[in-house]
Amino acid sequence: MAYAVQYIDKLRKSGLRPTKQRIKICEVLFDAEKTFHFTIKELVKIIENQANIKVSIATVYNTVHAFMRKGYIKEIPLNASQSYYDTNVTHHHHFFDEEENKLIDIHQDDVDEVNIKKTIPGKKIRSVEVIAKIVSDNQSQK
Amino acid sequence: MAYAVQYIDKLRKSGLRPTKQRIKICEVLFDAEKTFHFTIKELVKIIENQANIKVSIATVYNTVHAFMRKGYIKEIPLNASQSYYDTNVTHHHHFFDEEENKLIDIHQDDVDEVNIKKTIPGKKIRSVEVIAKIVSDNQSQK
DNA sequence: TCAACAGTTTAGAATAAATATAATCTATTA
DNA sequence: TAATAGATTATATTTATTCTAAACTGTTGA
Repeated sequence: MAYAVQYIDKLRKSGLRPTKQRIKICEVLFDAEKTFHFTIKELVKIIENQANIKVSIATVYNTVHAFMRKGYIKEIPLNASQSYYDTNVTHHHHFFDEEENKLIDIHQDDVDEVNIKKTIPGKKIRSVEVIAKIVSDNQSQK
Repeated sequence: MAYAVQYIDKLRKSGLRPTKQRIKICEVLFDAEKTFHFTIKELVKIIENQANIKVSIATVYNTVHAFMRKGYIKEIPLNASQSYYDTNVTHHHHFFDEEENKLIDIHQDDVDEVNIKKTIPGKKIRSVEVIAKIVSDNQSQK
């Protein structure tokens, strides 16, 4: 319960009133010891398992999108059937295992800073993401 | 018509029989002076406008996916409602203008080589993509 | 050349993520 | 605490993508 004030703050800053449902969503997203990746469906399932309150999919979508706009979570660029989100908003990148449909963090120290020399007039860069797709290495047969 | 033999070759290598519809798809994808970005919907529309033959969406999906598997085109990682594809399979990256929903190429010379130090046992990297999201720069008001 | 068949095309149905709707409920504040 | 602006929810809608099955066609071998 000690964290509730932080959640209320995050919600208010996102332009949302603190409600039971939204605070529950915060508990799952921001109270974990570790950051994590999730889809909306997975998030709904986690809440269902943990909570004694019901949260509709619409509310989860709305809340996640508000946090996205505010930068509290970010979307991972992937052409998957569902959108993947990340509670780790620090600068880092991802492997995507295409065979297991699994995301793996790449710490920023493991990638040289991506420095883009090209600029677009009137535009600024809001985010830079590296996504490296990996597959089984069958070279090892040699 | 001089290019038809190339298209037949590409189709055969992709495990597809050369048919009227598929050759038309090749003409649009591979005969342009420039490479380009497209969605399935856009590709269907281009074919409709240019061709005297009808191609169903299902055929376009199947053919595009076969070319993808073969590496003749690639998918651009974006969390958009539709998938974006690129006929430029050389090493390069993208800006995505979130306000105009538009993709802009970044030549590889404009980005330092992305060197990932982390490795996953038994896996190899199949592709590395950089996607930089851009928005209007309102700093200029200062 | 042509019959036979494996592969192809297509319209339409099915699926599923994401968004919209509108009735009911709740946090806020005066 | 009453009024109301905003929130929640079940449900409907939208839309990209995939599936299906019937009709069609390129290929092969005789």
